[in-house]
Amino acid sequence: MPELPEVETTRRGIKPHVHKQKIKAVVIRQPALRWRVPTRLAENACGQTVESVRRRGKYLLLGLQNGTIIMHLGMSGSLRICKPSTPAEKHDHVDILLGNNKVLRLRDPRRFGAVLWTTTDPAQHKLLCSLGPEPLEDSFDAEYLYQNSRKRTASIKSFIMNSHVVVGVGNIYACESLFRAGIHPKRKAGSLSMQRCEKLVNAIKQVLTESIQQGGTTLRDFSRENGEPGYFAQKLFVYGKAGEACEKCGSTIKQITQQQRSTFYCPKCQH
DNA sequence: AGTGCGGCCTGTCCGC
DNA sequence: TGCGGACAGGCCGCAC
Repeated sequence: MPELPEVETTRRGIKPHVHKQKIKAVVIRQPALRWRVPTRLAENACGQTVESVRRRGKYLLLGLQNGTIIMHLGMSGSLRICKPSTPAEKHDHVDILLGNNKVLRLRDPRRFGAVLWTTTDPAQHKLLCSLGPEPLEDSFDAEYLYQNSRKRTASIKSFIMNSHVVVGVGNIYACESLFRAGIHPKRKAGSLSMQRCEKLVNAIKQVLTESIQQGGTTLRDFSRENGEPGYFAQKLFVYGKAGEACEKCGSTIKQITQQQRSTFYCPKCQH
């Protein structure tokens, strides 16, 4: 579910409730997430204070004095701030009880998410050490995309969804960025001109920035830390719109499958 | 080295 | 109303 805007929305939402708070307890009801939630997480985190609430790609990082909690929301994960008295529901797998008497609660029906613990620099963690640049930072520019895509035969859509190339671009925002840049999703990554790389980089930055401003995209179950939805779904041009008329040219939006994922595009605007 | 799949899970929706 | 199958916002790990 959550792509970068949804994770960033979540980070901003939980930060005021979590930052500088002491962790009183960690309750693991269901440890079988994508990777088993380590038991030592609870032992190590208890009594520690949350010194930072950061994001790297789609990973959320809670920095404690003695280590870092690494969280990923997978396809269906969400974090809520609630009270200890709020009854845990079926898919509420992990609770972090805080000194302000609030609870940071992870819900994840599909359990593709993760909660991990590291005592060393999280940037060196196996899952984070080979990630590409943040799309909203200056290091992600046309020059970078152009140079790194040379001789790459994968489609441009799977290329920009590859977290080793650039982080945070998932299925929705890949489709939307390619539409805005006028690039066909099946085009070979290596065939883009410098000019079109620039268009695509700008489109990615624009789409992600606008979505963060709208609180992310809620299609079915994404919700913010307070249970509110995000509103970027209203600004989608192609995602989920197969059979509808393109807002720019009136052609019928098409749906195809790439890498076992749905791709939506306008056959006239994108080439 | 790069590419493309299988698989991890549950919930929902659609056609029969 | 029930059932099977397709599909869903991610991404590692493995073959080739």
